[in-house]
Amino acid sequence: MSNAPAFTRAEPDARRQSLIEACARVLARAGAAGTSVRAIALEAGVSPGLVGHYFAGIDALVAATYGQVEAKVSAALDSALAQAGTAPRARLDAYVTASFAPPIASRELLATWIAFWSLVRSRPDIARQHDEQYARFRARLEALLAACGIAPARLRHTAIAVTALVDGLWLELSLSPGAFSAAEACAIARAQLDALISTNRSAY
Amino acid sequence: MSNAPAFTRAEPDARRQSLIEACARVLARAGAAGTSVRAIALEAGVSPGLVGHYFAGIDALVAATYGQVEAKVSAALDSALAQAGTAPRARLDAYVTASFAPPIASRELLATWIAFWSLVRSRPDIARQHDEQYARFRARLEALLAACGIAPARLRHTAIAVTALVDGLWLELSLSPGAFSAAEACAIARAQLDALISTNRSAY
DNA sequence: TTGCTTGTTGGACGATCGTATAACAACTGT
DNA sequence: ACAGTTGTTATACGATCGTCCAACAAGCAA
Repeated sequence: MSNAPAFTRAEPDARRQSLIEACARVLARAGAAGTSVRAIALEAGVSPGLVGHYFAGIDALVAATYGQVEAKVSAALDSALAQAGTAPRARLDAYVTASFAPPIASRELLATWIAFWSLVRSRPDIARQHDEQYARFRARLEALLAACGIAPARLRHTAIAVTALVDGLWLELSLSPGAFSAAEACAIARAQLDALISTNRSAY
Repeated sequence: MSNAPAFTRAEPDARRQSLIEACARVLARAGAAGTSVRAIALEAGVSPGLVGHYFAGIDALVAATYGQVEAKVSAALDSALAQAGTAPRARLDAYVTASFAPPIASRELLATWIAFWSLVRSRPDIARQHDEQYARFRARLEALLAACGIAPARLRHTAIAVTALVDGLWLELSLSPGAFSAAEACAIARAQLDALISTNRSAY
């Protein structure tokens, strides 16, 4: 008879993490509609009941998964910025380039975003999470734009514009990859930045 | 005893239409997760089985609902353009203004878009529907931009950029209305257009 | 080794899902 | 007035959903 344990205990944080990663994989593979407690537990190699032990519900697990995706995106952007040197315009280009390259512009992330968006309307706490994450992205972009000489009075609107542009390109790129390529999205965003900077630069 | 009929027959097209409208209302009220065959039938005042009589499945009904939303958006844009006169720049402004005003920028439409987007990945026919609708929007925008003197070689990329910008602003406006106002979105898009036109105008 | 804590299991539970179908009744043509 | 067509109803069906919980066992302390 076997002496192998029927299951192994895990560090709570590690178990939470493995459930989040399993949730992300199921979302990528099966979409929002196919993401259930059972499918996630099967993917993680644990019992269905364990999900309820670590998360208040499946909504909380999806929100946690989105939070980790945002953290990875943020880390990828920071990494790209760190390698971009100090020239303000080059840093902005690096930001845009990274936005349309893996792991950010992965088509498999779309289901995670959609699942999260569908929770924003009915769940105030998740709406707040979205607002905070959006604010963080915009703040980072404002810093990059300020370094490029954008007039302070125009900073807020310019950052909103660039965020919307990148998000819109990313969304369309994910929904219909045949419409234009990632390289085109990158070129479009850079051209837009050129126009924005020359128009909104502060007097000097 | 009552002589009132237990139900009334409807013209097939009218019944289809009423089911589509009921689906739109349920999506707006309950979100994608709360949109079921039974909820739609209840909203339309018919029996659940009737949905299957007019649509191959609930996915087909959602797709039809999205198609009608797109038709209404298109009609609203055409109407705004018709009232905008002939000045190319004024027509572009009218396009943007209408994009952020009812009935297009209604927060209740978000659930319809999200429900549709979640079907794009797994259903090739729905992906094709999305591609066609996106292509139509871009084609209309290209015509407006061409009238403003955008260089032909830059037309495609500029239209993609404006579409992405408007979509990104619309999405964020719907997800977190507190981040910025519709008026701000309008102003941001117009400023962006100014920058784009002055940068991408053809030589003359 | 023994006992305790608790992470984990596996199934039960009621609700709800999408779909299929037989019976019914409203309208049309005769 | 009558029969035929078919839009419509109501229900049944199996599957799957999220949640809950008693029992089990892995690992730690003594």
